Amino acid sequence: MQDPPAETPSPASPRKRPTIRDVAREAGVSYATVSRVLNGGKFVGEQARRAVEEAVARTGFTANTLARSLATGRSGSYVFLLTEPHQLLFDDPNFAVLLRGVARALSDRRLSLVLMFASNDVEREQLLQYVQGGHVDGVMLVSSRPGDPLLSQLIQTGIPTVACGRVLGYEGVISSVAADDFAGARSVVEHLAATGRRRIAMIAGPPDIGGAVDRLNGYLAALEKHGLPRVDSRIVPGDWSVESGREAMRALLEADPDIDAVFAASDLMASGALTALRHAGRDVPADVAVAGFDDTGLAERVDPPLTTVRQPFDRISEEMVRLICDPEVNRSPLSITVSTSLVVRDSAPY
Amino acid sequence: MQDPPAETPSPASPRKRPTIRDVAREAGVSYATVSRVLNGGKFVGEQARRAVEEAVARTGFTANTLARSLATGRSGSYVFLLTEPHQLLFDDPNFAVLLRGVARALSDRRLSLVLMFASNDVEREQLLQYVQGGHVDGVMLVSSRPGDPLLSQLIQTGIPTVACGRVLGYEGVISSVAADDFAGARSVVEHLAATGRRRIAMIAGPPDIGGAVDRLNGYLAALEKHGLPRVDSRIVPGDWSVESGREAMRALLEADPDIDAVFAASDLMASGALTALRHAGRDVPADVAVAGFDDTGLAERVDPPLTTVRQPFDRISEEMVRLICDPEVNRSPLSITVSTSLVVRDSAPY
DNA sequence: CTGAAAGCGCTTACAG
DNA sequence: CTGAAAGCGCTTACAG
Repeated sequence: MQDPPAETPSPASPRKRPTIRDVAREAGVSYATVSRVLNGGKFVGEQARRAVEEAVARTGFTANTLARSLATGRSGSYVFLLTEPHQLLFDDPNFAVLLRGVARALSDRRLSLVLMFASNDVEREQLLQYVQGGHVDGVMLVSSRPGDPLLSQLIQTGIPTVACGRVLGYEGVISSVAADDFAGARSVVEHLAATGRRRIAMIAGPPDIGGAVDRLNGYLAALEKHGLPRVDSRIVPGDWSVESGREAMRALLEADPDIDAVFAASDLMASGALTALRHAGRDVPADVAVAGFDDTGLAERVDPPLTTVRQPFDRISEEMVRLICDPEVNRSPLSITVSTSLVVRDSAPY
Repeated sequence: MQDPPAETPSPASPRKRPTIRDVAREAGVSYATVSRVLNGGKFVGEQARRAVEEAVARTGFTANTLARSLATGRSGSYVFLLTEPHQLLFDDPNFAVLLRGVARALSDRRLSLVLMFASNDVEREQLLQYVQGGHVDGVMLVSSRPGDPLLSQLIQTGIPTVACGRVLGYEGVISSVAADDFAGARSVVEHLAATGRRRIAMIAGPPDIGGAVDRLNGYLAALEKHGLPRVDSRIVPGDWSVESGREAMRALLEADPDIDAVFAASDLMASGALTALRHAGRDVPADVAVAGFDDTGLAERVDPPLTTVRQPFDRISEEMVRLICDPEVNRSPLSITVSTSLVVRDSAPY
């Protein structure tokens, strides 16, 4: 318990906010001039500019963004669209990290973020209406699957769109930014091989997600490079979740008790694998080395901490925002790949 | 890899979207009439209504929300404001669950959610500008602390505001909705006492958060009711995080190795406590029973699953939205408390 | 029930 | 450099 703050402010009386005309009157200029200084002050005399600036300060004027949007035709808002089942938002830190990064990148540009979910028909319809309503200037797609009907509908509206992660089958249609999944996966699997592991299994991601496919290919490339055989029973898909990682690990151990390493396509699945290994009485990393992908914070908190591939989420967010704000985007889709880095921890040490 | 979808739609030509005037022309009525049917169709003849509806369908018209907002003075957007350090958003599932609930409740009303962070001065200033810019109709505060300067600035703008959780010292000033923290905490601690635990410790939340204070008081009330002494060394505060729970548990065991139960004010802290207990070689629940608070999903996934107090996040979100949309809110702040329920699992069984 | 008109608060050619 | 005016796409009294 504690005392109330010294002076709890009371709500301001709902008196009308000053408009551009009030400022103009104060400054003794036309409101067109006020608008000009508001928009960069080009073509405005020094005196007038100063007068307006003072008037703005005096009146406490701040522009009504709605009116500005209507006049300019751009809203300054972008939607961050989640299409995964909600469950995942709560469990997968990647989304939160990405969301935070995008919010910051947008905010730096004085743009705003509208959060929307589209996991059923009603929500999809609402999103479309919203987009058509001219409320936003673009949409950022997170983990979309090629089968999603929303994708083509969105494209048809003509709204600028950028996806996080390559969308299979839409490579030339939707701009995207992604980590270098292939190279990242390859490097961590090479690390496993280089530290003496010979029977390296993989817990893959969903096969219809571009990033998952790339990580799988990176794994295969590393095996090949080190002359290790590809054994199909050592590859089991998961759905990114902890639970699926645990299940997959169980299946893996059953199919081939001799595996000495496992690469999971996400830290979440890797942490599930850790649990399964513990329950099976295998020591990590002595018996089985474990590596993940993402490095969002979870990786260093599990026991033992995970060797993993760090996705540069800051860069990814920044690039997504840069792309979506770029008028060119809608004319010719662009794909940006940012590089990852290997982070070695106890689950698969040197 | 898979084949591209049959017909990848190409972006629509950026031809101008139809306006209300286009529809009017199509329907052979004035655009005022179109507006009327758009807004409920009251005071409109049957024929005219039908003609407009057909014209709308034919032209594919969808109202420009910006223009509507400018005319009506309401934007239909609400900000969901996160003021906690970012770290927490990523780790604490409560935020994600709440965010999802609020997004849904807003979407049901065809309202939209703008996500903003305010953890430093720049972001705070931007938020204020945004609010002043008339861009939103209200703000929902999540886990605000009374010391936050933003609070009074926000109130001064006169914007409707509702907090999730009582804000200490602002009870009569900011509307809020919260779980019944006191009763929830009391019930779970009574459960511990009823199952024979006598030396019950508590890992409390931050003392400047209303909910944390209430949970502490609930704990104390339960002790008193069961004739158990209050022992100050058995109460250690955390900051909601897993890490703080682990630390607190360690400190608790050191101060009093005999404790046979611990109630943590959040599941996150309870899970940290679980780890500390395991490392200390204590069996849960045989040696020490553990209970948490929240029940967002984490609780049933840790080992052993946590006995906890379930917060009805759906109801909380729904009520927050209901409040924020209610024009009365700004006139007379309202506090809503929703009841919790006890969920018994293995960490503190019957 | 319906139309003509004013207005929401800005921006931006268009003339000076 | 600056003002008067038209326009962004709606809503909503105000007359009929």
